[in-house]
Amino acid sequence: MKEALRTRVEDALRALLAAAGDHEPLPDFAIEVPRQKEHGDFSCNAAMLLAKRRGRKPREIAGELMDRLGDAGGLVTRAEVAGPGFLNVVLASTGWQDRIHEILEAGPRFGRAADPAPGASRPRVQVEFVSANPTGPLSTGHGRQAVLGDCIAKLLEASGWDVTREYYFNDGGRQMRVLGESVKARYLEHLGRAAAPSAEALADPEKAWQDSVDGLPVVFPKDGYQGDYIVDIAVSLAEQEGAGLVDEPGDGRFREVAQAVIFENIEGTLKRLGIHFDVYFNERSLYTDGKLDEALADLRAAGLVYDADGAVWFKATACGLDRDRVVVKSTGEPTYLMPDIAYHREKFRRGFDLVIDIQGADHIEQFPFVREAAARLGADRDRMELVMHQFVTITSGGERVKQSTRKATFITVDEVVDDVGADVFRFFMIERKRDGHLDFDLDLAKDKNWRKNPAYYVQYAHARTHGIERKALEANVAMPAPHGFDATRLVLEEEIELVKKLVLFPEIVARAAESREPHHVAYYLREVAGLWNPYLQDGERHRVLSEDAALSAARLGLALAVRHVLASGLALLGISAPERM
RNA sequence: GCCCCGGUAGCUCAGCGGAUAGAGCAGCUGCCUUCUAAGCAGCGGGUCGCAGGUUCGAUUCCUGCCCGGGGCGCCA
Repeated sequence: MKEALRTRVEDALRALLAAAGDHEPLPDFAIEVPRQKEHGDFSCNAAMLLAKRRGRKPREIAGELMDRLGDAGGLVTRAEVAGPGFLNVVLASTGWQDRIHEILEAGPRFGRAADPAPGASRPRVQVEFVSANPTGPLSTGHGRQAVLGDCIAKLLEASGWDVTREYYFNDGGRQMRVLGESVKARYLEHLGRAAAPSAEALADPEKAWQDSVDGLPVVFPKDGYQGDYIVDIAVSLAEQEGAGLVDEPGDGRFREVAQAVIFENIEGTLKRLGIHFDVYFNERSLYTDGKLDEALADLRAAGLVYDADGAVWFKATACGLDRDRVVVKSTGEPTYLMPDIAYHREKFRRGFDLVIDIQGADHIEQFPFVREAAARLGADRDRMELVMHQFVTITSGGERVKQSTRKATFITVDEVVDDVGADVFRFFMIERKRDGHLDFDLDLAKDKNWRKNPAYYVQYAHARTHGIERKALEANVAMPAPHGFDATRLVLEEEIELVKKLVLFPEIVARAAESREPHHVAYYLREVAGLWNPYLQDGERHRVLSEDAALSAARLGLALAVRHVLASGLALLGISAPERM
């Protein structure tokens, strides 16, 4: 409809310009839904863009445009020149009412891209997210990234992409060694062979560490992982194996067991959130299959690395970046950067048309180095995209909780999901735009009083469409087929408003997908629910089920359209759409 | 010092270069008690951090500054 109007406006503009002997291209004008409904259904700014070029007043041009547009082939019932030179247009109300049939016909597919033509394949995109190393349970910060990445993946799927969700992790290296040592220390403490460091020491390892307490050695590493889950793993090891592991090094069995237990925990958490990864990519495979050495050799052959201070450096300054970076330490061990470069090159070798990395704000500085190096190895710079998100700050009892992977003040996704459920968790995490800090009020989230919760508000709006259907069945009224009712019976202003809002859904989805900003969908759903719930509330004015069978059918059609949009939107956010609550 | 992200109503936040900047919550006033419920109408509340610039038009784009958060390692 918008497109049809645009075509008409373009024709009118061309005629207008031609009459003035102007054959320059048309300006890049907009046809948009005005903020205020007094300004009509659509508003066009073309006249203002042409004012200077034509040397005429914008309102004058808008007037001529209005005359030339006429009724745009029956589309327009009223038009007016307004403000500085807008052309505002009101469509025939049947233009809106008829759209309900389209929505019902598309059903759950409304708002999603059409299937590719037979024989054509979908473009392939890889979305890499979470990618937490198995050193502990997922934090709420990880949780935000998990939900964000999954929603972006769903939006891309809805936009016609073939999506691979990928999790990149490293279960080797220093982090994991420290993890093993931490578990071992707790194991020895449990067996009475070592002492735990004091709370004071744990709070400030540099200043308050003691080598022994009460005659027992403190073996807990100074930068060790302090969470209770470490103790749990150590205790269960002690229960299973007794003192048999006393001489086992920390990066032996302790590390293996800790990693297995923690990874299982992470996968369980993701599963609770409804998130499934297609590929878990282990960084170590890049070493074993030679991809890392190959990438390094190719960088060297391209003259992009050099040796200095016993280390190997990536010549990033030659790629326009501000400093060079070490890729192989003087110990001979690569930094995290080198495998990351090899990994990103592999992504393209695996045939993805687009590669998206979702990263927290603390990692964004690294991306340009990875991208430049991978690009020099044949990856396509323009098809490597970074989607950044800010942190989650947790507020509890009016105070901000400082989160640290190693400290005990750590709040996990599981804890929050235990209290609020996956649906509410996802809604809270996706509701706000990703480049701002997300202030997660734990008290509010934990509050069992669900009255004010936007997730429930939207879900309930959906459930009510089923409630009405149940009522209709009781009254032996069948739900209408997509074209099986007269939509022109929907004449009330609030009904037309609702249809107008529903019709916007495909645009919202497209915009959210393109900008990688799922929060637009969440806001939109709140708006739909914010029209639908009050509509149902006012049963005096517009009861769906009434004596007037034709009117009831039309309103049931509206209810179905609302249902499709809410269900589809909730699905894009990975939130359930219950039939009753 | 350099880089990234924010700064919009009391609070949490939306806002696609457009017109009189919005929502939810909180507050106040009146109604409603439901096709299961979170409802409706209204009121109050704003130098869109500050200053320039571009533009017919800037909360939106650009520059500088202020405030807040984060990052600047041969950690990941």
